[in-house]
Amino acid sequence: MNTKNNIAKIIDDRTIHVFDKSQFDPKAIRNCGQIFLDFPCEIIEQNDKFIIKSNAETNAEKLYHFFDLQTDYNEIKAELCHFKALQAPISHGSGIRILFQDFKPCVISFIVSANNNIKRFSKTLAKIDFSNLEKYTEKDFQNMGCGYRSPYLVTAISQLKNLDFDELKKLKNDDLRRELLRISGVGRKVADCIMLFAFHRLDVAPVDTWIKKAIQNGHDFSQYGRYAGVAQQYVFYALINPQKTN
DNA sequence: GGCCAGGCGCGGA
DNA sequence: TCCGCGCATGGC
Repeated sequence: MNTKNNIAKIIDDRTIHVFDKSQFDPKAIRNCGQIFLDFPCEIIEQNDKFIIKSNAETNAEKLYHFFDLQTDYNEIKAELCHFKALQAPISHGSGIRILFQDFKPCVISFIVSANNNIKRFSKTLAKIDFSNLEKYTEKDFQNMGCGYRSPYLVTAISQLKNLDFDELKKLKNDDLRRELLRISGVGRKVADCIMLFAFHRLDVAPVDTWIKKAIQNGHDFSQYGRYAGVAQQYVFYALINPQKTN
């Protein structure tokens, strides 16, 4: 992995320094609706940089990849800014980055997210031990508040045993989506979230109830091209976390 | 108290 | 293939 750029630098096995604050906002990255679990690290802000300290479960090189620090999001923003409707959302969420999430937690997270609200299902997800998903029964998931999604989750976890992330990575979008749609509880929207957030398919823009409203208000994500998924995140973040107007 | 939430599976046409 | 419906449950 090439880790040489002006955005961030690996200092040692547990430490990354992020220098370009214009494209790294930990709160926005955490709250833009792409992830609902805690980061496996601590992030400390200093005047001129952020310091990322890994926890025991990971290391600096993995975190460099997790935060997609090899990618210059200012270039992505510059490309998307050609669309007038994106300028305000980009300016609002300018420090958003698309993470490389672990496949299975991502699948489970977005199955639970269906027809649910972020505050509620975040609490549910915090109760789940993702290192040992197979121990859970339908009743366990019900007790954690997963409701009618509980049987889907048990089936999905069983299906995930037979799925190889590295093999799936080789598939083109349409084929990957078709495979993901076979997972219980995964429909088009959840499949697209998995593609964007676990497979980093930045051209895939999931359409949920909020984005449907954005489309009614003039956004056309099919125009946004190879970074349509990133555009979707800026728009989604602006919608769920509206700018304070003084 | 009613509507909504990062929708999905299912049955019927 | 395309409706329309039911669905658990808390937040607001």
